[in-house]
Amino acid sequence: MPRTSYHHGALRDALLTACLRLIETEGIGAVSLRRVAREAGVSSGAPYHHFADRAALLADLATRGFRLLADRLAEARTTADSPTAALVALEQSYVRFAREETAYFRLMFRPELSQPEKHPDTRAAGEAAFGVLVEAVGDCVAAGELAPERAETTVLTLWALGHGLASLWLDGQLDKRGVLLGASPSALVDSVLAEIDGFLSTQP
Amino acid sequence: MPRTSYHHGALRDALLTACLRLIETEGIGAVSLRRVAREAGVSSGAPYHHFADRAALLADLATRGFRLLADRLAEARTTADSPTAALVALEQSYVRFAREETAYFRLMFRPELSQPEKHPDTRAAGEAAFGVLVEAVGDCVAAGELAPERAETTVLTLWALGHGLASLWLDGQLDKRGVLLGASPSALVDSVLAEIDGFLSTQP
DNA sequence: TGTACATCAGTGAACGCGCGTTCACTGATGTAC
DNA sequence: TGTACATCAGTGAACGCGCGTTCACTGATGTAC
Repeated sequence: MPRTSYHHGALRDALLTACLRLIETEGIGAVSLRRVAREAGVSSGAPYHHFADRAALLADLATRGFRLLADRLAEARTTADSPTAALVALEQSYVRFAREETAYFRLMFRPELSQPEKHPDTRAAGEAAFGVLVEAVGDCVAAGELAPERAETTVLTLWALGHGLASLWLDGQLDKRGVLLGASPSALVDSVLAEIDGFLSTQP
Repeated sequence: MPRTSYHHGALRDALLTACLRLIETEGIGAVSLRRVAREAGVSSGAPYHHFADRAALLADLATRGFRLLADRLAEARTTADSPTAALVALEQSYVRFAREETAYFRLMFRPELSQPEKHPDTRAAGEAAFGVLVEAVGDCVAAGELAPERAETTVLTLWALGHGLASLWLDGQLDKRGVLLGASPSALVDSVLAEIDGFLSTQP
């Protein structure tokens, strides 16, 4: 549907949305500023009235992605019954985010595209999301459900596990290995996350 | 050093090596066939005497990467004392591979670049590497060290954990979070992997 | 409410660039006799 | 061992393409009086 007026009115948001949709449907390799502008129905110079350059648009999107993730994680954390249950909920939430917000997730972990060193907001948003996990593990320690000396490794174990599951799934590896693994990706991931409880209660 | 003869003699290997080096130093975004040819000191048309196209070169590299990984994993597996220890060794080996063969690792998990659906060798090599993990977990079950019904989830847990650690490390996330995590990435990863034993012996 | 004018947010043409790939070519190498 | 010839593996120029970015422009909107 062509615009009726000369001015778009909400081009900034339209560009961000178009970029997300493009990543989702054709992959991150298909993203160019020109292409995004075309998808938004606007000339190739138009984005420069809203973003300094290509990287600025991507960095903005990545920031939004990290904030969205942080919100989802924070929500999962507060919903859970116990500190330990919160960790499981966080993991589920992380993987669900990757599945539901594929485009965001893909972009967020491509630092070379969003150049977080040039965009402090992106970096800060990423740290905030990570902070939710750190705090949730802290809760477990405070509640006596986790030995203090295991806090650090638990943070990293959970992050790596969630990130690994999400990455492999998004890359199609879980579907590919279906023959060997037997179950559907979704069921497999659920069973893996269900075993976290046991891992946490281990005292090596 | 300029070639002395008109014929290169080993251009195929030289191109593969140049491509790896390029990924390592400038990232996968810097890889173009022209650039690889330039790095190898050869004209931009030369690669076409050795590879059908750009994707063929990348697929060949990815295949080599998966074979190398499979070798490393198989070696780690046989070196270990017990089936359970083998799983830990496999994890260590996986992460070490990612660190030592960064270029391979990066390429192997970018299916859109190597187009494994068009290159069955790549796919097969990937499956072979994955098979080492599946077999090693099978050994644990056979030795009575792991309940049979936990085999599948254990395979995926270990793969995701190793893959997550490797990915986060390569993307610089572990270095970035150093402030919050306290220890060096290398030490952190070691502690995480050291806890695998405890996880395996859990019977939820 | 109306008018003059500044500012905003588009257009579309243009720039230089590197890309993947092709092709006619040529020098080097291998093979048959 | 020498020669004729086929084949191999390079060159370098050329193709069309899409890219990021700039710029003079113009239509739309907002503001002061």
